[in-house]
Amino acid sequence: MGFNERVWQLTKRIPKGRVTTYRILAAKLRTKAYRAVGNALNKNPYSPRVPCHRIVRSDGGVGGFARGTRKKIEMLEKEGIKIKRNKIVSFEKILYKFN
DNA sequence: GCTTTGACTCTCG
DNA sequence: TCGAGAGCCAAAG
Repeated sequence: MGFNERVWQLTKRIPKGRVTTYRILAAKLRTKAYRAVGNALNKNPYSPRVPCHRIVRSDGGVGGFARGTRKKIEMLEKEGIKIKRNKIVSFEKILYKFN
């Protein structure tokens, strides 16, 4: 199993209405390649099956999205997550840390 | 096969 | 508050 697949595996575990960060994902993979995590999600081939929109920046910012940041925000809000000026509201409340 | 780029993050000033 | 620099890894050129 390659690096990318491990990223996608973890991403699939994020519950609806929650988010996690690139940093946490990388930590779970025992690596500091935060950028590589983003790179993997960017070209995620399992689009609907892997909720890549639930990954955000460590500072609570929305980050990027293959089909536009706007789209990402829409999807998140549809799950009950509120976003203000590209920032997650109550970020720490809904942050999923894989316990 | 080396260089650049990127949905990143941390530390300094 | 903000930007530059460094660190890290995978993919594309």
